[in-house]
Amino acid sequence: MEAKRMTRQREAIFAQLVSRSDHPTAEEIHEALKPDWPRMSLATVYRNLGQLCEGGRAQKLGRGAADRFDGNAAPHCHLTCERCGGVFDLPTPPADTEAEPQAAANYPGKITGHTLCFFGLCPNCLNRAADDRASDNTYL
Amino acid sequence: MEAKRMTRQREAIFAQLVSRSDHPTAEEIHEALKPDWPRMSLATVYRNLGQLCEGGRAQKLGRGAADRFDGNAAPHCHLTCERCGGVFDLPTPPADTEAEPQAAANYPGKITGHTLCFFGLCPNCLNRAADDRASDNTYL
DNA sequence: TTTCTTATTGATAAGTGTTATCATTAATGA
DNA sequence: TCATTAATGATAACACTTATCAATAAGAAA
Repeated sequence: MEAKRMTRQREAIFAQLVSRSDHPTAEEIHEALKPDWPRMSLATVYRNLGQLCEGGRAQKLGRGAADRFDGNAAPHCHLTCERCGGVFDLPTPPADTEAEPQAAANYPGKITGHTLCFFGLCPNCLNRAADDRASDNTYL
Repeated sequence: MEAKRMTRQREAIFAQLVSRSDHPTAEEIHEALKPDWPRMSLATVYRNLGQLCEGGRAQKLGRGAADRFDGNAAPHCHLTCERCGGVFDLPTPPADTEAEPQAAANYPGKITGHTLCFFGLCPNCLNRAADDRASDNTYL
């Protein structure tokens, strides 16, 4: 790929995404653009959304692939490893009692709870990363 | 459905889920049980995981359905509405500077960031809920 | 224990969301 | 204007999850 090209479709998709505040799905954007773009493919919407996220002009909300399950039903914090994609328990940090009241302060909806979602490297991947650096011969 | 029945499969699935701390996917559990349960269907795993979550003996981690996108790439907080499933912006509460250090304290991995995920009712659904109560004739 | 009822299973089709393929189109630079 | 090739539209392929259905087996009753 040589250089990005600004296409009318890309503009339309980005404009649509920025113009609304409901964090639409690809399907919803595709549907919204149908009147003006009856021939736009859903694949084009996915492609451009992905590219906008890559370029830092948008962000994707939500998980990666398959659902994961936890035999411990009590609420506790998890770390999602950015390298292996695994999900791991974290020693629960003290409940942040200020987050909810602060978030609810000027919000006309109702907030019933929140979760802290951490991301980083799990112990295994952290060690592997160290190993990789140790055996890195790029500069030899 | 009259009453829950305790099947060997259900026991095995729950035991497997509790015995491990890597928050496996349905597929991973299915695979792990294959030696002892070569004929167990993947559908049975999904069914029982769902039932365990319903019964409060397990929890599902991750999103609901389709990916959602945000035209604002800056990190900010979101509320997921438990009624309509929509995702909405929240006025960003002050960064919780203690959460990460505290979580990282005794964790042998590396924590690079975290997100606050709120859930509750969006303004629309909150109003609808009030309307529903107003027109509730269950006790008339 | 045996019988009966029906929740649950295994097998698989169907459904949903996303990505890959590929011939055609059109955005950029020469 | 022309040549190059990124991007498109159409659709197949894919991954994950749920629904369908005949066969099985758990639990209650006889």
